[in-house]
Amino acid sequence: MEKEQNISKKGESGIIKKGQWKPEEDLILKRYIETHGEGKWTTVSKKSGLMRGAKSCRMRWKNHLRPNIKRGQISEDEEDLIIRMHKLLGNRWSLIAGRLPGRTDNEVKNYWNTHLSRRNINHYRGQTVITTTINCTKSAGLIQMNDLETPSMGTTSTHENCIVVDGILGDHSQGLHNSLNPDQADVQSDITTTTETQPTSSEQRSDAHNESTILSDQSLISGESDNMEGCTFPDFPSVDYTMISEDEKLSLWLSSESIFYDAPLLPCSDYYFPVSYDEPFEHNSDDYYGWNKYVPSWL
DNA sequence: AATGCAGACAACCGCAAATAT
DNA sequence: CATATTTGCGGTTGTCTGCAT
Repeated sequence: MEKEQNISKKGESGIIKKGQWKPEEDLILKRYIETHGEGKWTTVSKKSGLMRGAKSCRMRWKNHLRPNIKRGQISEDEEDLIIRMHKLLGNRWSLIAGRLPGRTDNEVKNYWNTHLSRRNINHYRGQTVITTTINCTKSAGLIQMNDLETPSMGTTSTHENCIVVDGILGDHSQGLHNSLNPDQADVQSDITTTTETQPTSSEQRSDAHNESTILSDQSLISGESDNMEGCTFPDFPSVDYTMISEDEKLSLWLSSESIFYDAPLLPCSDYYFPVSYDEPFEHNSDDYYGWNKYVPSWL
């Protein structure tokens, strides 16, 4: 393979270097920023003598050179958090990275793409699925799932085959009792149901999942899904929610493993109903009628 | 030893939002 | 207020490295 490092091209202000950064370039950039401060990347590009584009300088600093960057293996705790955050937020890498001190969005994104996405896809491979965007209600307390007849908490065979892949986070006692309170309802969206055919490859399955995630985002929060706005969190008895930020609520929520760890996550309210799924589900909750009833052991 | 392949990570690019002029 | 510039994000591509053949 032909290796061509630091390919150059003509830019507006002369040659712009591309490709891998060399240690001496790192040093120049680091010293420049230590002297002049972070930001003004076009100025950095022009005045540092690096002959690198503004974006390239910014990216190099942000992802590799700035202080407190954590290098090395992603720990199990970090991986766990990435998975849970991704279920919650989707591909919002900068938001996810924001919860992992020292990790960058690029690193989280790469880790997801190389280590985690494939693993998740394998879970779904070979299953025929019907995707339902559940009827949801946004309230002061939770994003709610109102249409619990689909699937209902009943005992028919259909429900036995239900897998919640990306449902609401929270077990029955903590989340859904609250969510069923009609007083909290204010915005309601329609139910949309789509049927997926048997996926022929993991890629197709992935695409289907992405599509349904988008659908549910739209119907869920009526276009208010940016950042944490529109994402609301379960109640903790000892917390005065009027006194803390959305970010702090998220921290609290994510730290409550004992309550929520095994439950699926919001806001992707897609349900997958395998036509044939013979493995018994694990009753990993004392609350027989809770969501965990529908969570298979691998989730 | 040479080659091909796949995984992992770094870097680039296009676009949109935010900010400055 | 309109336009230009800068910044940030996420998808994609490129490069390196280790392993299998």
